[in-house]
Amino acid sequence: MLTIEWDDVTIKDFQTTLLNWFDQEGRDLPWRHDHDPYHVWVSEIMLQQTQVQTVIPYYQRFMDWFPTVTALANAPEERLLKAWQGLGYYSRVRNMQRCARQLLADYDGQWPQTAAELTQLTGIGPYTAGAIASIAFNQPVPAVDGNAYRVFSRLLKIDADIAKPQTRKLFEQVIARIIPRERPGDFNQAIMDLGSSYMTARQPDSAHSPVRRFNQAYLDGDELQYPVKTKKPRPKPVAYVAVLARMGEQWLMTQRPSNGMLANLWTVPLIKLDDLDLENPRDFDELRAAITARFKHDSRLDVQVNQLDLRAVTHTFTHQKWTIQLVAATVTPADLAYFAGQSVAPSALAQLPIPKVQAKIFDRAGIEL
DNA sequence: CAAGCGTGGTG
DNA sequence: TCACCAAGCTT
Repeated sequence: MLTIEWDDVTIKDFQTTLLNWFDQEGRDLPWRHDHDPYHVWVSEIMLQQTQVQTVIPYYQRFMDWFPTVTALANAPEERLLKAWQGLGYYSRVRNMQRCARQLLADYDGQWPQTAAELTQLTGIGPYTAGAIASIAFNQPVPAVDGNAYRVFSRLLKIDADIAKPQTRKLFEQVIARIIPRERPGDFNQAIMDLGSSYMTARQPDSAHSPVRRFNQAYLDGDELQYPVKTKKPRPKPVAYVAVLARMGEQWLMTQRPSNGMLANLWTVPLIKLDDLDLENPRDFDELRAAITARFKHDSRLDVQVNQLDLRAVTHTFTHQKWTIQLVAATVTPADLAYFAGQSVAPSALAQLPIPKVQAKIFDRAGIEL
């Protein structure tokens, strides 16, 4: 609607200005030391919804542990998840292994070079395909991420809602007309650097931006109105009980299901309290009564709930807010089967891939990892 | 297509 | 405590 149009002279001017700035001020990042598609790929997956300074140490260690596509394809999944622990969105690394195996099995270990082919690989969507194709293979294709949305929506005053999937096509068309045939990878990376420096979401510094004269929203004084994005609903509250059960010196641990949240990661048994409001139990007796009732659903089960910590652990995910009551329990071998659990020596706990919420539970219980 | 899927930082 | 943001993809 409000979208500004650029003529060919303006486009050329913008390209030159942006690339000159990138040559002078572009960041020296570990994955920019070469254009190896493996390096580009790993960094791009890690950077999805994740900031650069968080990714850097993970990237270094990942390359240490899995230096090649083959090493990644052959790695035990538990090792992959351990390498990813703390990054979140754990399906990313499981999809990476599927992708590595597809490359070896279906592509003879050779990366396809076009965005269209790359999109066929597991875990590589439109953005990552564009990034790999342009950076590693010099293909003049857009890589539309959050930075590109923010930068181009402001430059051109594009008011389409970026929360809607179809809006991506609009941005791809706009950027396709602006991206240079020469140095498309540098162009895409320059847009990202711009979006994380002078053109940030909340505190842009457009007055000092190398492209301020192209930034129509800034010139009009309304850059914070862009990009337009509908809000997401607040996380839904969910109540759990965490069972801290020691068998001798060992702790009872369970592996999460292979689908859904925190897939294949390890936690103590977590019992969801669908029909109970236990976020703020008045006392131990009330909580024990509720938990006992819940456990009675399986008559073989003989859990002795003998202690608890009334200070709940809370953890907020993108769409759920967990409130977790901790109980110490004595369990029998039958309970182990009920929970599909495994007894783990304290020294072995650190080898398991553990999500943040589980680290909080251990911390609250005074258990060192 | 809308919803599901983590974590850390900031105001 | 909360809302929102940060190099998205899958189903």
